[in-house]
Amino acid sequence: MNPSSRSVGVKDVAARAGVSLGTVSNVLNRPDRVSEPTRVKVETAMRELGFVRNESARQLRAGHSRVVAYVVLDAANPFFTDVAQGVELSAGLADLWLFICNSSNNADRERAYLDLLQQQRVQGILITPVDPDAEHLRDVVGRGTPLVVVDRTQQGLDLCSVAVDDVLGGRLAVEHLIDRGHTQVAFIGGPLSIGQVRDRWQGAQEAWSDAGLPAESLHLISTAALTVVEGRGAGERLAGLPKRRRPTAAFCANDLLALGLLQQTIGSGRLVPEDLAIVGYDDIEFASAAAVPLTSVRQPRQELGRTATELVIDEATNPKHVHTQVTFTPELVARTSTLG
Amino acid sequence: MNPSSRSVGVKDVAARAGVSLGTVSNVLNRPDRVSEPTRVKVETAMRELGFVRNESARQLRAGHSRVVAYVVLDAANPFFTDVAQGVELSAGLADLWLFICNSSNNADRERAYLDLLQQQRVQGILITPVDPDAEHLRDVVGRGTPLVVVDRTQQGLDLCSVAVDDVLGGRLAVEHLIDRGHTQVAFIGGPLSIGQVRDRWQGAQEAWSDAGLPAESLHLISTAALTVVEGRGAGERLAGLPKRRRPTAAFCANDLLALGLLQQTIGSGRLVPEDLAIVGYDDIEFASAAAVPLTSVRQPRQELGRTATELVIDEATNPKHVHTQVTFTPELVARTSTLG
DNA sequence: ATCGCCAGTTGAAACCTTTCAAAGATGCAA
DNA sequence: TTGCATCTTTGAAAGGTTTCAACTGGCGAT
Repeated sequence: MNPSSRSVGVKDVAARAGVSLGTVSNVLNRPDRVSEPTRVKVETAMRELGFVRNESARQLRAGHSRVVAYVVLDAANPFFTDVAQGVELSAGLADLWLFICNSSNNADRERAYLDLLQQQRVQGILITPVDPDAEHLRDVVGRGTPLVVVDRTQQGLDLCSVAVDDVLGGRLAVEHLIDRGHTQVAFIGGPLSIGQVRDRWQGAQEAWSDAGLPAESLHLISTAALTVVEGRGAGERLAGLPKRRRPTAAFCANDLLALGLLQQTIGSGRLVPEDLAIVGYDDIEFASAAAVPLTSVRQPRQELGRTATELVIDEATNPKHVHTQVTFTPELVARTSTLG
Repeated sequence: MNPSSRSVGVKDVAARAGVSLGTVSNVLNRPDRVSEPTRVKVETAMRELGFVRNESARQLRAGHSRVVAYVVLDAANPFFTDVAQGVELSAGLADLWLFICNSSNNADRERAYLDLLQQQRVQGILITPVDPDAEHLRDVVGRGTPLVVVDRTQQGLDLCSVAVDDVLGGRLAVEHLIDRGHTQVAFIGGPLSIGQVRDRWQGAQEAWSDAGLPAESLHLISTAALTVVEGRGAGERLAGLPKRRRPTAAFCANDLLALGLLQQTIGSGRLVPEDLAIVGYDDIEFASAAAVPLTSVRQPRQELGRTATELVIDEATNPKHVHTQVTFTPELVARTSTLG
């Protein structure tokens, strides 16, 4: 094909095809303006030389990029990949391609990715940030790269964001448990420094006190992370409580915790939901596929991604763009783990 | 910061700092060659103007990029995100950043991403391709972008690849079941057009005939995809078999299938492993966290990513690079789902 | 004084593409 | 035959950075 030569450029293609440089560019960008025979000649030359358009040069001149990036907190969490799927979908409609970057919940990595993406002049950045109030998020927008915060509510109005009402989600979960007759409930989640956990806990408390139940019968079991392993640990702690104070139901701040709790509970010979009812959060695919299908609070994940993309595109292309905060409503999906 | 101005370049920074353009570039690329006071002046100017280096221009001139890309088959499959973690790790050591692209098992999308990445002149491409024999993979290398195939063995020697010995993996799984005394076993997986599935099935057959067992007591239950849902369906089909021909153990081509099968089996009141022993493949995190912890064939996922990255970097930087095919050895992790 | 050396600094050239005004070709009507 | 309109092609300029050979000024050695 093109074994040793350093690099094939439009110039080479033009020479080979016996046309001018501008014509090659026209074939690339406005093929309709080029006569059929010329176009064929040029395309043949490209194929023969193994020409690959240099995107850096293109972008430098044309000024705009064809990619959006989504910086996720944890690529291994199915929740984020589902959101990403929504992003891909609507990015595709606008002829944009998606790059996924993984900050691994690390502020330094997040920052480095943001720098790189700004330097690449991507069309826009979607991000689920480690800390939604961090200064550098605002800097990005200030320097001209559109940015939308995903899955975190924004305090200020100076940034676009899409999120789900986590307080309401917490409410739904606990109201459901109250409806099922539970009067001793555990909230399992943490650390509380995570915004989502805080909000879901708050919603749980609100539902509890609205029902006139005593605050001390809603137990906070705090975990170090939102993982399966931590869920199992929480199960052990629950089992260790004296019987009369032991909750008959648990609301977990996400599905990974709930799955761990479920496993520990079944594994130690107790029954779900007879001995312990469980509600998760996120409704990831593994929730319905669990040994006991999990009741969970569903977030419109794809929609989240879709909307975030639309916002970022608007910010990139619409000069009259105004920063918008969109909040979606979660929905309780009741399954065996609370219904018996 | 930098509200209306079109775009801040090195030139603006130079003017503001009262130095030449070349000095600004030196601050950016060889800070040691610049005197302390000058450096500070320039850095201050950058901050004040909100300067963001234009990566397109940088790359155009410098000729090389700072990113590698990993094109995965399915971003929602934990297996791939685990591999990606390995990639991130060793890419970081070489000062490279990772972009993850999702082909969604779609050949057209895969192609489009490959084109885009070549045009971007990324340092290298890792890919788990839809079809490892596709012509366009070789084209990429022919045109000068290093590329490594991940998790598929390569026939030809004209491409780098890292993979795990899937025939051996299939062997290990079935030998384990034979050791546990099973004489009626089902292989669940499909479609067989997927290389991995074919290899695992082959390994299973080899182990079976090596043990002198009759071919007809190793049942092939073929699925349309490697998903939880298909696993549940397979469970129903198993249950429908007449009792005397019904397998007492199942080897699933991946963990998602195994989890679905596990769920269906437990859900219909049968016991694992007493009524049905189950072996999965991949050993994703959810395998050990399942209601009945799953025996599974573990692949060195992180190592896969790590090695692939090293190969792609070698191909990018070492002029004497020779294409290498690395094969790892899988390992059986026995858990409750076969041990009781 | 002069020389040579060195650290620090300079600015033009190069990287490869796209854009656009202008030139060239073609066809048709007058 | 000329003029005009339409369609195609041309080539120079521009875009922001890095590189590199050349330059500057200061300093110690001669």
